[in-house]
Amino acid sequence: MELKEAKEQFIHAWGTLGSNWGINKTMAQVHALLLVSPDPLSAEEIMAELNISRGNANMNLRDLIEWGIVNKIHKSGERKEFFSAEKDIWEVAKQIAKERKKRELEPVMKVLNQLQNVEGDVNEKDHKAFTETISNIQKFANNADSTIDKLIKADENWFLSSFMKLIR
Amino acid sequence: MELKEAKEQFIHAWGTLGSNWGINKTMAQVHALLLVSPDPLSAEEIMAELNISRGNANMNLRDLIEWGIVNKIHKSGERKEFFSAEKDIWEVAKQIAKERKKRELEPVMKVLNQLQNVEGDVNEKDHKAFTETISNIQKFANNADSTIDKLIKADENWFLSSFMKLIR
DNA sequence: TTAAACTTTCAAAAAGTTTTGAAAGTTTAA
DNA sequence: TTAAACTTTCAAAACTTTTTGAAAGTTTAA
Repeated sequence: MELKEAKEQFIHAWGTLGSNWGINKTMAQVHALLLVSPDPLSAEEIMAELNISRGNANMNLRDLIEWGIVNKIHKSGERKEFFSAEKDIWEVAKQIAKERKKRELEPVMKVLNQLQNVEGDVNEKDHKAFTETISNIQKFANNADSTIDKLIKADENWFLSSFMKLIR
Repeated sequence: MELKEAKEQFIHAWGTLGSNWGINKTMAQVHALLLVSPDPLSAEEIMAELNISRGNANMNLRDLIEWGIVNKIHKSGERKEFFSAEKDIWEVAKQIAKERKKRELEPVMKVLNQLQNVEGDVNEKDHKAFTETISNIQKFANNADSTIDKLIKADENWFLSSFMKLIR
């Protein structure tokens, strides 16, 4: 397979994966393109490579920067801005876990906490089912929360070797 | 807070969480409704409770069953079919992990494998960046894959207690 | 058989999301 | 200053996904 074709296939696969996870396909594709580019790319180059408009490129680059997995690079002697992606995929995963925890898990945990004080007869079937489901989910959410905290602090080596042995 | 309002808030929060993870909001809401219902519900009841059409209810129930987290129940003496959700959230999480692995991780791993044999000069900058990124992602994917396999086989107790101590 | 009770399907409509590109805004060099 | 080079914004258009509801299909009881 040609390098060009391989890059295209990778960009396509990464876009599909992103889509499935509620991430704009183009955002995932811009990320993929930067992942396989040895040097930072300009907006122009990204637009040309992926056949997208200036606005689209700009918006998705902004979002990727907000997620903390793409950086603006200023090359000396160049007026243009360039963009590069964090290449260590373990760092990328940690960053995404951190952001999703903040944006999604934490708000849900807040709601779950409020739902604990529901009025009514504790012996009623409906009431019981509700409070039991909520407290079950709360326990799970607390565990997920502290597991993610530990992942964020853990280093790659921990994930790649010791973790796999410990849980064998 | 009234039980009715609490249920509504939970259904709303679960729907939002689902949306963020690429799951149809209505599907997540049907799931939430079944999670807080002590007894199985009929399609009619679900339609009424969530204000959705018959087709919509039917389609999302079918998908939830396909995901393995909702079951059809036949009540004796009743012509109608009823639906109930798996209430143990750890079982739900394992089932979803299993399905997403099959539907998303495995296809990506297949593509990554094919991208290993790319032609060209191994010393070229572009070529090097590409193969390094791909093999980095491959290692990560292999780890994720075998971690999910272990999670699927692990029991709840393992997640709730021993895991947290081990990785301290 | 028949028909009532129920479930599934699917084309069209509605809703939601993404993309475009031109205009407005900003920065820099001269 | 000015104007060229570049970035950002945003309303409208294109596209995608979800939802509807009526029709078709299926099952059951009599």
